[in-house]
Amino acid sequence: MLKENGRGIHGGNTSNHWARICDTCQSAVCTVYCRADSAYLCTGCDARIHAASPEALYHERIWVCEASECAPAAFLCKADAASLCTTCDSDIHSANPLAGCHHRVPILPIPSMLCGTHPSGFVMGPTGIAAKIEFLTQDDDETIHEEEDEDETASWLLFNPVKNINNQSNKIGQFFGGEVDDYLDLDKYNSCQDIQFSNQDNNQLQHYNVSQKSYGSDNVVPTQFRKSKDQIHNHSFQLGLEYETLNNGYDHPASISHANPQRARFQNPSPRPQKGITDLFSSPPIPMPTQLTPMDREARVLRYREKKKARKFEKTIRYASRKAYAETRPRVKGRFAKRTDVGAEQMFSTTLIEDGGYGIVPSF
DNA sequence: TGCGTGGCATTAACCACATCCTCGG
DNA sequence: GTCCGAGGATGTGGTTAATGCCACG
Repeated sequence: MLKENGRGIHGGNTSNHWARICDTCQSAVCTVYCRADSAYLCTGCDARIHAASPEALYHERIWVCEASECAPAAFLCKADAASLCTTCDSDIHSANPLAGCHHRVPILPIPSMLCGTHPSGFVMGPTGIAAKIEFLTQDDDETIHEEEDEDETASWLLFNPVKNINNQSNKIGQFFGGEVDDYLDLDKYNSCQDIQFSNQDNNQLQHYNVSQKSYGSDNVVPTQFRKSKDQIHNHSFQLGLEYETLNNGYDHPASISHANPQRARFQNPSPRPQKGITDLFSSPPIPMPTQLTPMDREARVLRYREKKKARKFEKTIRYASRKAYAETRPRVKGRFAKRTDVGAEQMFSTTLIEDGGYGIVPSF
């Protein structure tokens, strides 16, 4: 849990002043990017334009990054329940190893028939009733069987072609030109990042390096931030329909990836689709193995279980000295109290004597 | 089936202050 | 380019109120 002296990580203002405006109406915030039209569109314009002709109906559209709202989303972070562009994804998930363990899956273009469907999984039917649909991601099978370890392990091995036949992983295969699960291991996200950044311009690469460099100093660990329950944002669509994002309670992680805006202001991505993004969707299929030997499979199972065992969502202490101070600091009903308060000095000294774990950090 | 109630679980907010970081000189 | 001081931002943990969820009548 991230708290900033009660100031709030969003500063009480959830509006996104850098959100891209619809290229058509120039008024509403865009929600999708149409690759065929090379245009960012709000939901209303999207529905209007792509319902105009049968050809347009088949235009592939991509959700706009929920963090920057300026670039097409490339990945869905399941931990943060957010669709992110490559820039935001790298910013957020390269900040620290914990964030790097977030499970991200590529986001597919929105099928035309699912217009009005958000990556969170809700789709508006013609009746106006929201219905939950499955993510068109390669690990939806994992989602279904998440509670069962064996099934989850099996989902780790989605290479199983038989299994994939009956789920929508094959759609991923169409999208990425093959079975991609191996590359979605995302262990440290190296493979994907290598691909992306090898195709990105120097500026973006430089930006990425800065993020990497900043890690270990004073960057905030982007854990899962629960949105205040009354702040769960709804998207209103101008289709005469409404749909609600999945009320998972998670907020956009990118807005808080750097707690100190002065030190590390959010790098607003290029308003236009970056080269890396374009390449991600247009590059030739990544060659991937299609068969697993029993040994490979066993190795994958072992590796997966090791990773699962190693999962830790505990709070990360970055400054032991601050922890030591906090633990020895006098409190009143759990709150930090001034040392001049009644009994504070006594509490302070008593704690120091009894607690052998931390000593007083001398101040000079 | 819908509503109200109670119990339990979860989460955000609060506090002080040493430390960290940035920036200007 | 390096150093130094000033000033602002940050992080830290225990408690509690607020809120959500669930079962039950």
